[in-house]
This record gives sequence, C-alpha cells and structure tokens, in this order.
Amino acid sequence: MRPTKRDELVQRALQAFYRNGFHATGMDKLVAETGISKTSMYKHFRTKEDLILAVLRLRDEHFRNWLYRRMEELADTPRQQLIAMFDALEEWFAEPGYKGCMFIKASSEYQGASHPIHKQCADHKRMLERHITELAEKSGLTDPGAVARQLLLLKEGAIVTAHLGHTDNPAQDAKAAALRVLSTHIG
Amino acid sequence: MRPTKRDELVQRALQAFYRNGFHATGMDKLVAETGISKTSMYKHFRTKEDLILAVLRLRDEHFRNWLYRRMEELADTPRQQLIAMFDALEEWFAEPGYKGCMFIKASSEYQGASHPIHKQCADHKRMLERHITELAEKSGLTDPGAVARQLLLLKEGAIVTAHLGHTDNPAQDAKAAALRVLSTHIG
DNA sequence: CTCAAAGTGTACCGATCGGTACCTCTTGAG
DNA sequence: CTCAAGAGGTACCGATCGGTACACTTTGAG
Repeated sequence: MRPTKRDELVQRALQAFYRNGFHATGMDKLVAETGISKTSMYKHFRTKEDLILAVLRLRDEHFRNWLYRRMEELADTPRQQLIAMFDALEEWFAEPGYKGCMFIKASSEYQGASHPIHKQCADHKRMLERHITELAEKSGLTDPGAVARQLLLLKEGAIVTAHLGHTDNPAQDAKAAALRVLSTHIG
Repeated sequence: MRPTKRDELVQRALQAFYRNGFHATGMDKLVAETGISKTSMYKHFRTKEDLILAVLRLRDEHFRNWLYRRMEELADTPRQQLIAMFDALEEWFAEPGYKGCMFIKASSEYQGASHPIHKQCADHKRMLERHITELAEKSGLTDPGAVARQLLLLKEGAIVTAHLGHTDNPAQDAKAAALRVLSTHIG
C-alpha cells in the first residue's frame, strides 16, 4: 500500500476547493495550487466530479474522526460528550482558515437531490446523525432520535452562522440551547 | 415610479440563480431564461456582481416580508409568533422548488468576509436577528438576545437540513427544540 | 410629428472552462 | 541493462465565461 501522489492530490484539492469553492476552482487552478500535472489528475480521476467525490470522502473521514475524538477527549460520559460537541465546534470556528461546512457548500453548488455529490453530502450527515443518536441512547435520554436531530440542527445552525460571521459566538449559543434541550429529555 | 424591465430582470434572475447557483448561471443562460437581452442587462448593471447584489436585495425584502407576515397570521401573541416561525418554515420547505437559503448559498460561493455579497448576506441575517430579538423582548423573556440567537440557530439548521433532505421534518424538530428553549426562559 | 430614451440583435473580445493527444522523463523490478 | 508503468510538459480542443461594440427598433413625452 503506497500512500502517494493520488492521496496527495486529493489532500491538496480538498484545501483548494474548501478555500475557493467548487465551481470557482478550475482544473488549471488546481494544477497551479497542487503542483500536480493535469495529465496525472486525469489518470486517477475520469472527471472533475469524480475528484470532488474523492475529496468529499476524505473530508468525511477526517471530519468525523476529528469530531468524535475531540468529543471523547473533552468529556467522559456520553451525555457530557453530547454537550462537548459544541466546545469542539467552537475550536473549529476559531481556526484561521475556517470557511464553513464543506458538505453544506458542496450540496448547495450541486443542488439536484439525485446528484451524486448531493447524495454523498446527505450520507455524511446521516452518519453523523447515527453516531449522535447512539450517544443519546447511551445517555438514557427519552427519545434519543429526536434529541440527536435537535442537537444536530443546532450544530448546522452554528456552522453557517459562524461562517456568516454576524454573531459573536454561535457555538456557545448552541451549547446553551443544547443544555436546555437535554435537560427536558432526562429519562 | 415605473415597475418595469429592470425589476422584471431582477425578478427572473433571482429564480435562475436560486435554481442553479451563482457561478453556475452564466450571463448567456440568463439571457435565455429571462428573455432579456444582454445589452439591456449591462445598461442596468455594470457587472454580474452588481446584478447579484440587486437580486439579494429583492430576496431580502421578499423573504422578510413573507416570514414576518406569516408569523403574524399564524399566531397572536409575540411568544406564539416566535414558535410559529417554525410552522412558516415548514410551509416553505414543502414548496416544490425549495432549494435552501439564498443567502447561505451566496455567502458560501463568495466566501471572503470582506466581499460585498458576503457582507450583504450577513446584513440580512442581522436584520432577522433584530426582529426576532424585538419579539423576544415583547414576550417578556429573560435575555431576549440569547433567545433570539438560539431560535435563529435552529432556523438556519432546519433550512440546511431540509435542503440536504436526509431528515423527515426538520421544521418540527426545530419547533420542538424551540419550545424547550422558550420554556426555560420565562421571565 | 420629433426626438431622445430604452430596449434588441448580433457579432465579437480575450480568458477560462473541463478534458485530451502526444511525447518525454524518471524509476524500480526483472 | 531493459522495459513497462507512472508522472510530467505542452499544446491543443470546442464550449462557455463575463463583458463590449455597434447598428437597429420601439415608445412615450413635448
């Protein structure tokens, strides 16, 4: 198993797409920013769309790993981990290059519900929902599914609000709301 | 005051941009979909960006008018109107052509915080926040600002979740969470 | 009727779009 | 050393991008 050029391409393409958007990042710009020749790119991926799908796959893996790990580092019990999600988000929002959620942006540039990119974004959100639901179950909350969906609404809201930048600390606002949601769902 | 061609152009450009995205909608496509000649467009707007700004101005006016009016139609007291926001959102999500929030999409295609389009999107969200804050004040809630921000996080979350389409009824999930938020903020 | 304002049609500009053809250079296993 | 596989370089394809030039038609107020 070699960890080479192809992965490097996907990695750097991720950064370029995240910074500048999908339609706004042409293949020529990708050549300039990654230092990888266009010929090589099209050896690995048949189309730009295929490359984007690979980029989203990588992003999904990185983001979920990061979030789950950070939630576990920040709190011990499942219930506290649910709350800690918003502290993790606050850290993310504070990063210099923060530009919102890659999946929200991808799904809004490729809007068709049947478009492969759109579907892959929905899959990402579904996997998040499953994990949060499991945590809610372990917390012994009444109606874990509903709690998970409500917490994730707060998460998505905080992500886009942090990107718009019209509010000071959306992560802590979301955390406050999450606490109220959880407190009314004690089993 | 004439209500003519220029407004018609902005109106139809709005629909085209909303359906297909900003970068993905070229000026030639706009000519095809609006039936208005490119020459005329560039008589009214110096650049595509200027046209987009006008489109967003119209969208802001339409959306806020619609939401505020619908909230008042659906409920009598300020407090009930805050909750009714989520019923109004549910109606919006159910519309055939629903494709998410135009401002979230615009700000994620024009990401620079100093970009005029991005700033105008932030302004829209600020105006919403002010109105919701006023309603929270009239409701006699403790810390109306915090309540407003939390409700709006739920609103944004519901909007993107409805667009992703991986969850059945995000508006009602948001409403449930909103009820819990409000119930803990009784003055 | 006159005449300027407003709108149209068409052809075009250089730049960039996603994607391909073709040839060279490197590299590592046999 | 040999030679196929992988990567790079360059030039190019037709289409589309945002934007302009210019000549024409419509229209409404004086």
